[in-house]
Amino acid sequence: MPAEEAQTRVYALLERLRAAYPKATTELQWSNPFTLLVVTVLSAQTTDKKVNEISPELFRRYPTAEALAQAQPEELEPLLRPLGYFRQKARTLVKLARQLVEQHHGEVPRSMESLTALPGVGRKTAAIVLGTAFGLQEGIAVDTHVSRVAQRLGLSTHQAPEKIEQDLMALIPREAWTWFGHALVLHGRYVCLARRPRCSRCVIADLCPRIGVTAAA
DNA sequence: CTCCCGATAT
DNA sequence: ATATCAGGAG
Repeated sequence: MPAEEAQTRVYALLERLRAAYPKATTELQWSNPFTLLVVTVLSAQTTDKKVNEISPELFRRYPTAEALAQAQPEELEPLLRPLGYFRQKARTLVKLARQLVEQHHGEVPRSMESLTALPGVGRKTAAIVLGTAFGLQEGIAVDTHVSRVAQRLGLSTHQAPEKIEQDLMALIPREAWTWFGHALVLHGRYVCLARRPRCSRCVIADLCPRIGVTAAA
């Protein structure tokens, strides 16, 4: 498909998504940049719902980077167990907090470079924190949902998250990057499901190569 | 590339 | 039984 034609279809997509998910944001519970950073790190390969179930107790015990930096990883493990990867996440979280204290005065840094230099923080997590906590459009968070939906919509043919992000950034107006990421996550989570997409109640099915001119499932 | 890992939907 | 869940490090 010519780039120009793809761009025209993207504007139609954005309009539909804007109507369907006008205020799309994360479903993770957070109260400040530090808690958002932590819950986003914890959300790897688990559901937001599970993270929200344990995060209140986590932040009751460790409300700040300073408090978390003084913890031993082992004492976090029982709390993190239901999330999976719990030993790794416990170690990562304490290392992360210690670096925040030692290198950033206990504050969450506001640049992509500083954030991705932190343990447990890749571009996906950094883009969420920058966009959602600070309102900075520095990238598009490509997770499993964004990756799947973008590919099904034909917005990218790549598999590598960095490549998908580049394709999306070229197609989406910068001021919409953060919202667009959240919208695609919600669409992927509730409509464009991994195993069995619910195309019959998809607001962009007619713009999707999978359905398009064909009948909706 | 492999490893980390429990809970849930299908 | 198996795929999937807002990934990142070694």
